[in-house]
Amino acid sequence: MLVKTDRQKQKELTKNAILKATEQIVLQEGWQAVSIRKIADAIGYSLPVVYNHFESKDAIQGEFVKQGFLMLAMAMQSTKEKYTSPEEQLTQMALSYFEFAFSNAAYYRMMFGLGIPNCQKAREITEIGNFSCILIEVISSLMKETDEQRRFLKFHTLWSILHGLTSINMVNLTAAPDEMQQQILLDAIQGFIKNINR
Amino acid sequence: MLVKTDRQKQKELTKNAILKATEQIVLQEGWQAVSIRKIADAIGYSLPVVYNHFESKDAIQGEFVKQGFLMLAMAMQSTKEKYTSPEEQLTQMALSYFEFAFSNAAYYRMMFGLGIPNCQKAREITEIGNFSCILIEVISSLMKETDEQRRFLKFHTLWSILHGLTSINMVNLTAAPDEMQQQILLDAIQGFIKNINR
DNA sequence: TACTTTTGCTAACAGTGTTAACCTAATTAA
DNA sequence: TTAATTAGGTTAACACTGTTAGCAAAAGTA
Repeated sequence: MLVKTDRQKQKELTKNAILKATEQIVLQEGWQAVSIRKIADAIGYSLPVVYNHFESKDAIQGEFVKQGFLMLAMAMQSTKEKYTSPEEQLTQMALSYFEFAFSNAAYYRMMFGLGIPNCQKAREITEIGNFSCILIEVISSLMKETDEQRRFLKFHTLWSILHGLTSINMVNLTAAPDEMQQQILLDAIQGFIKNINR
Repeated sequence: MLVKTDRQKQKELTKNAILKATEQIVLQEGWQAVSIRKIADAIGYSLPVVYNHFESKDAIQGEFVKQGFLMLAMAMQSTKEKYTSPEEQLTQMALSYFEFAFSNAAYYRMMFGLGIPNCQKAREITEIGNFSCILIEVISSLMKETDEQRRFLKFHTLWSILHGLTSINMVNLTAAPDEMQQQILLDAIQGFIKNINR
């Protein structure tokens, strides 16, 4: 049976409607504001209909994670095609990655499980400043330059490397073998140190 | 009034009891399993008592984020004191950061708002592989070496840098000025490229 | 026409964070 | 010592959440 029956068509239609309705809520209020009842309301059906198309709320989120990675991959690909030298490609793709993450913040948050709760009051936490100081101190001792801003920049870079490695391993997306992990970390740090004075 | 009255002592005691009870739940089942009712049960009081000590559930989480950063800072400091050369200090501190994050995963997750939902089924998402391929391709063209494993290592490093910069900016902990952000990104990428062949 | 399957509904279950109303026991003021 | 105030604790409820069971009507099939 290659032809889609009316039923199958209808099923796909409402499934798309669910995803579209969900997206609207996600973009406007974030994933934490999404509820099955809101989705049901938006598509004009009662609550359990949603469960005919998705096994659970997590399954819906999964669909968005998938979509998110698809969009990210597409963005990277199209950026790559605009340049020829690998250096330029890589640099532009990095910018493109950022562009994607921030102009599709809702997606990116779902992809990596970033919550919003801390964001608001995070800046007020003095302990972070404490932590920052320690790192900046070490970095400073490695730098010839004394420019405050460049030190802060390097600190930010280092922290990002550390946090990036950590969280990507934690979400366990790439499933790198355990022995490799330390090597990756050391590799990144060595690169950072080598490059600390331009 | 410098002397603490019995009432103040009692208040501090139950506040600590709340935090300790919460920690136990967090360590055993993760933050998502924490509920005010569970906490109340654990400390042997009724539900609203918790609200006499913490304004909201978020406030409790905030306390743990604070604690987490304190622990992290302490770990870094003590590692630093064990070494003399800045290179060694930095390398060891990076290892120490990792050590902290994974042996205190529950804390680290709360600090950066990493959720668990995707972790389980994330590996099955083929879109991630798709995304990975694109990056690995570019990296390969920059590398003299053809070793598969080293390419994967470099890819992992790059992704971590990107994600780290992104998520730390997203949670907006350091509040770096906007113009600086791009500079930080370019700085990190330049370092990565320079170091791609050891 | 009779039977089966699908589709959608209402209602309920077991939770969640949060708050209002109240009662009792301890502290303070008269 | 007695009266007024305040703090600590309670139960009960509100407005939600994800999820599921049971049932009625519509659609497709024989």
